[in-house]
Amino acid sequence: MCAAVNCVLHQRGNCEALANPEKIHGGVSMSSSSPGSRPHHVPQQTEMDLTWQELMAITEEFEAPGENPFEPVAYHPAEAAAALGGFGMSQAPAEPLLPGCGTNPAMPYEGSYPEAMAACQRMGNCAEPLYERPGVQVGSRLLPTTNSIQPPLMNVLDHMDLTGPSDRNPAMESVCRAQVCPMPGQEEILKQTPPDDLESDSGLSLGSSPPVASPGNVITGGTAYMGTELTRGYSDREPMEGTVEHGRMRPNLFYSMDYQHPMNTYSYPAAPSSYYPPPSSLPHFQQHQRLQQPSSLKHPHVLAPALHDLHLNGSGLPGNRVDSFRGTCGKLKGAAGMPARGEGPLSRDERRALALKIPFPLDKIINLPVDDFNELLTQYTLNDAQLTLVRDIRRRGKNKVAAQNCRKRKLENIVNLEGELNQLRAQRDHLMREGAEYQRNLALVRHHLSDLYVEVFSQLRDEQGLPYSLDHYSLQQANDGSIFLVSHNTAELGE
DNA sequence: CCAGTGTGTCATAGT
DNA sequence: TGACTATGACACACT
Repeated sequence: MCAAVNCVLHQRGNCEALANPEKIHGGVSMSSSSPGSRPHHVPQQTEMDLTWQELMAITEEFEAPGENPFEPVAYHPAEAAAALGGFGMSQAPAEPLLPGCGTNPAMPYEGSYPEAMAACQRMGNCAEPLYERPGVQVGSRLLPTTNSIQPPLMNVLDHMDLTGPSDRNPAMESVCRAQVCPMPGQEEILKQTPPDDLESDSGLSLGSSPPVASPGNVITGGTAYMGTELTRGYSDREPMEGTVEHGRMRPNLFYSMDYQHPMNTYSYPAAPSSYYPPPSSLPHFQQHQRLQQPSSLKHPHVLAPALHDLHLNGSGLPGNRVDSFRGTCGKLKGAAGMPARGEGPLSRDERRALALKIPFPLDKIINLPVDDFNELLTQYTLNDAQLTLVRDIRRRGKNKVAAQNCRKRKLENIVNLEGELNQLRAQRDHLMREGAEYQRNLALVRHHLSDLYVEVFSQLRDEQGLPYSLDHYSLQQANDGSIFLVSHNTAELGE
């Protein structure tokens, strides 16, 4: 024995809250009757609460705990966007989640972050050229425009050392002192040091990493090791030796070679990539400079900044010269601001090249295309030791650049991933905000539905003389969209 | 003295 | 096959 009141509620069928049959069915107890059936109704006052709970369940279906897309848990961005589109709420899912941020999480980032990176590399008037120089990589590779920097990126920037080139004067002063006052026995060390320190791990200096990373870079002029009186051995294991030798050698090396190879079509840049000191910094070299027609003197506009820098710093030290010739736009080296390993004194390969009198600059050895390099080798008569050294220098130099590029890419990847993470976090926050708004709207709908249910039931009960209270019935929708009031007992009460 | 960082170098795999 | 590149690992210098 069952009773049900199936009341056609066409006039309520367009109710916004009831318009979705699936949602209504989802939480309503359907009893055993089909929409078309007319179950009989059995009065049971204890069912009132259940009925009300079922009504509440209609809306609770929207917010199943495990299905709440706004849970602050890890999610796939695309899935989150899809879930947003399925809400069916007033917030149009088609709207971009973020300004300039489509549903595809990769889109906004790919559009914005590379721009930031590009802007970074364009930043300033010398950022890009400096970028190719290892000495300035740290300073330039993390210089995106701050307008587009995410907070974590700012954190990265916080660690950047953007101090000017003159912040290493103390170190330079130490070098100066070393130059002026060589350590006791230093000369003896210089004479006794073997010419080739194979165990030395000091890197190539090469004027701070030739700009070969970019094919379009102009191959810079460099150092050649010929025509010097330096035939003694060199060891980078003796700091003072390196300093003193550095002071003695660099002017020679820097100004002695104006690469005039017949096949040479490479023009030296205005500022040689080498870090050799200007002549005024080392007076006892000026004789050599005059005799050998320093190439830099052919470019007084190049030398002027260096000299100016020297005057400003008042030391004329290698470090200052380094800053002058390596550029002054931004940080030149690592955060420590100290010369990289092998950059201060002559590097191992530089000393070897000097010792073996390699007749062309290391920059050429490293940067020339292989064909030009081989042709260059044919222009000179080199013994096996020289050939081996030249090829080793070329290999190490290229690998050095490769390592720098590799590290640069690593760093860029880290920065990019950090940017992606920020984008995802922003998307998550946006979804959370939308979810909160959705919950508010849902509460309104639920309230409205409750009121509507009471109203409909009261109307039906009054019109049809139904004997029971609201708790005895639940709403049910037929295939044609009409709404039935179904009693919890299966007795049909009528349509 | 130790940890962290930057750099050069080597070995190796891939192109 | 040689040249080149990319990258992990290591050592070293320096802070």
